[in-house]
Amino acid sequence: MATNHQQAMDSGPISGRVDVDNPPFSRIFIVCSKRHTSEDMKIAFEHFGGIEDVWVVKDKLTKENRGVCYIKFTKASSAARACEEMDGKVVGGDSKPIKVMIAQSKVSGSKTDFQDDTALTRLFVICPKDYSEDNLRQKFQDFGEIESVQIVRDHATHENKGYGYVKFRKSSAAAIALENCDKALKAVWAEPKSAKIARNAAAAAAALHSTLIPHNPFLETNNFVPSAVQAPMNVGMNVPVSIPGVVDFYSAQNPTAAVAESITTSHTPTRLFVKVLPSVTAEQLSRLFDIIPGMQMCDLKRNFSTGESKGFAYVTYNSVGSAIYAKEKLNGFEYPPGSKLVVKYAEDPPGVRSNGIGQGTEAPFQVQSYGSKSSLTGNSYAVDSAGVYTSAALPAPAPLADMNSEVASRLFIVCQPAPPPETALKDVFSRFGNLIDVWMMKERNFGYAKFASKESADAAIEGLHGHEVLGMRLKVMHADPPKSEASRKRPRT
DNA sequence: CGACGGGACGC
DNA sequence: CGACGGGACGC
Repeated sequence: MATNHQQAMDSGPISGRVDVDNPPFSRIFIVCSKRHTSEDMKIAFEHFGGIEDVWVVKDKLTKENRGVCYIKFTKASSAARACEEMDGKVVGGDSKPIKVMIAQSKVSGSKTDFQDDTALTRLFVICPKDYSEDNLRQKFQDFGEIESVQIVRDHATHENKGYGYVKFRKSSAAAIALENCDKALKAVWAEPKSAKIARNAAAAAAALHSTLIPHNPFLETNNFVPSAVQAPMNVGMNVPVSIPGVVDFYSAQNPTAAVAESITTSHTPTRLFVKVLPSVTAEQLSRLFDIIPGMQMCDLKRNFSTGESKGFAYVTYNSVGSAIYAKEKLNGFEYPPGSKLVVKYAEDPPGVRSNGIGQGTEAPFQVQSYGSKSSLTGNSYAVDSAGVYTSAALPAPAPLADMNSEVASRLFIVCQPAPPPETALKDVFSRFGNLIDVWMMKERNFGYAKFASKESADAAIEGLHGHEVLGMRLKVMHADPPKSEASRKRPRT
């Protein structure tokens, strides 16, 4: 009965004997002499690691040796070391030194490879959001001399965006690191800094319509005016460059999700503070924030006498959910391109004793007689056992499981009519403990949650199935096993 | 200057 | 019913 995972890695090369581009940069190109044989090369290079193929190139017609050779290693680190140690050396009694370099990949005919001569020392890594540069460095320092580590951060908030770069002094060290580092960091070869804009802009443009303009929360329940869809274009945002949330794929290793943090502190969760370039007009800003359904007021502060913008505004929504969503989608959004908005929850205005449910704010679920706690701050929307945004009775915040944890149970989640923001999902699912990750499929109303404990997963089903989160009803059930394996029977009708 | 072959049937 | 994700750097 036990599980035998004995699926032979059959398939192998797509066509031909050896897949020369797998793993990337595991093949070297050698300029040698016409007298060198493949046996010479094998002897000279085999001690760098497993060799899959040695090929001395010959002229098709004359069969004459052309003085070049390819060697495919099993590992990129072997190829890297071969380059570093054999370039310029003499081999097999020939007087001319050989040249050794990483071979161009066979596909992508020309220079499409991100391999200029400087490359192959830098890795792109997924970096937990609570990591510092030093934390990241420690994950790699055993593999070789590190030249630099860079965690990419939000410019306004300085928040770790969840990924970074590690640059080694030697290519072989980078390769060794790539092959042996913590798999959760998902290291891959970094592209050179040059080629980045195209893909980025394309992805952001697509994301603008798919995520900013929601088929998502709140539009069914609020007055969503289709004309607002054009707002970004009307106000001159033709080229969105960066949309937060699109890259917000990585969860903070954080006991409480952003929703809880933001709302548990002392501010009104339906009211946002926005920092924006003074050149942006009140009307432009209003159009932008009105894309999120439920905006009630956009109050750009201006100099009383001159009318010039003071560079900040308050935006109020008619529900907590809308405000959360607006903050999630627009904080860091480049508007105008090149200048990122800063969107936070607004502090309570002085003198306003915001006690409980502000009049006019129709929170999806209201705090239930929880008042006494917040005498200090006038905290009105404690998101804990009272459950201001979900009908479920949530346990106290609990830490996430380590992302390397083995998956003990996977849940299938359906949200109707649409998924709540990811932050909210993370919060509610994490409350049951041992949550590894939860995500929704892009553009869809279903998703999955992975737990490191079966008990926690079962508790999440028990606690969340049939409940609402920010107005969205959840179905939470055990997921079928991932579809990848065990479906290769006979394809009969 | 110095860049892309060979071999192949198994449910 | 609804079934399998996610990644790029301030010139």
